[in-house]
Amino acid sequence: MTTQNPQELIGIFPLFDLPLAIFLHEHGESKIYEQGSILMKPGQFFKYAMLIVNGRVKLYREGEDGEEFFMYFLESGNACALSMMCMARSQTSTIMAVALEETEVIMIPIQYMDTLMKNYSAWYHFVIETYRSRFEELLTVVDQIAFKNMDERLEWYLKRQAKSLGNNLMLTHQQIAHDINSSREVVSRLLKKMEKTGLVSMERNSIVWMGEELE
Amino acid sequence: MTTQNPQELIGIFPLFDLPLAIFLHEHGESKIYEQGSILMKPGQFFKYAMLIVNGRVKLYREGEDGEEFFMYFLESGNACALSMMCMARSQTSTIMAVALEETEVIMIPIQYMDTLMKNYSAWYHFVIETYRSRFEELLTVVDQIAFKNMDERLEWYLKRQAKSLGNNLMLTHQQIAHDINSSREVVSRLLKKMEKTGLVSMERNSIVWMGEELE
DNA sequence: CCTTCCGTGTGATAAATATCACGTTAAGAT
DNA sequence: ATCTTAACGTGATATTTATCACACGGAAGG
Repeated sequence: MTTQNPQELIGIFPLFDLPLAIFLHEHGESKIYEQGSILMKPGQFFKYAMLIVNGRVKLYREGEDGEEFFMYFLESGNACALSMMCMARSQTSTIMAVALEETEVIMIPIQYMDTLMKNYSAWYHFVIETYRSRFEELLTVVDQIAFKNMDERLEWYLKRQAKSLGNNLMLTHQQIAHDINSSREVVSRLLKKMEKTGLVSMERNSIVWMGEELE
Repeated sequence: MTTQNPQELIGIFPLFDLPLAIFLHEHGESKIYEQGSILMKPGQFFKYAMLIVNGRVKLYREGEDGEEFFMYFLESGNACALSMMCMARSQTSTIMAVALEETEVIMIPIQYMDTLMKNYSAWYHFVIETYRSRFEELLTVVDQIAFKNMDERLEWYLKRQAKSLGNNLMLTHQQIAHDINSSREVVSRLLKKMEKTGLVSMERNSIVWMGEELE
């Protein structure tokens, strides 16, 4: 039973129709993740599809030596594509998902997957749209790291962060370096340059993005 | 109407069941792509989901300045995840797909998508498995370019090629350089090193992979 | 047989990025 | 107020990768 009623669910997930919302309201379970808690980590099995009701989740890849690499955010109205895909085979994840804020999630046990797919066309539209958007986002990530230099990648990173978190970013240079798999010094120097061209303004522990918005 | 009968389709696509195979046999269209022809290019709209019957397709990302970056192969029994996803919105692709050999493809017009999803559970299992495997493959690609140096990336590239194309690879250093977005000289030097450690042996226009298999 | 071209080998150099070392500054703790 | 610590700045240096220049040799075509 979710804390939201069917109508509220439709408000959050616009692709839902009423029958689907009623079903998910009944069979889904709401769960709150505190800020900083881990929704998913490498090697973990999936028992639920996860839909984000509110809050924000950061997904990142972990390298073998503990490196990190930011992939994307999940926000209100999104679903975790990984949780849905792996479900289909109860595969293990290779990705970390951490709640950036207190985040409310609807957990849908995998055993409902088949009936949802079969009987609720709104569900498979939702699933496919979820896959599509994540796949596309992943493609843009590949683009960046395959073709772009650090300065452009940093700019793009900040743009994406600003889009999700607002223009005032509470990030240290070190955190950014982690996310783009670079080093603090490099990030500092690049940010300095960007400050000179007016793209950002910096204070201790925060950066204000002053460039154009993403999209 | 496909050239394969339903039973043959099941042989190629093991996740199909008989009703689905019959439906696709009836409503799909077979099409042959000659070696080197383009199945899909950036900016193109999708009217069909594409299933590979036989042959081999190379998918790669194109950068803004004409760079290329190899992503993965599609082979007999695979489907093009992109064609299925974009269909859901008739989106434009951002990826190139080229037939490496003469390749036979089944084209399924997008208007059948809904009824397939609704009435053929084997179809959505197939679709989800397609997404899952491509998504995972894309994740391993991100891994490589985010965390690994050229030597490891080249090794991994050759492993993947060998897995699909056999250990005797008809590739020039220049082609490889394109695929991993590096330069010929770098590839030449790294291959030389790998030859010394017995990982590959080289001849003009071809490389024999002698390392371990992928997976 | 000779020429041309493509694939390859390799040194020298440049550019991008990472790493090291150390200094400065600001916020919070005692 | 002073101390401590985390964040940031910056030069020097190392490493990785790209680029440039050119040489060599075999294959293909005339």
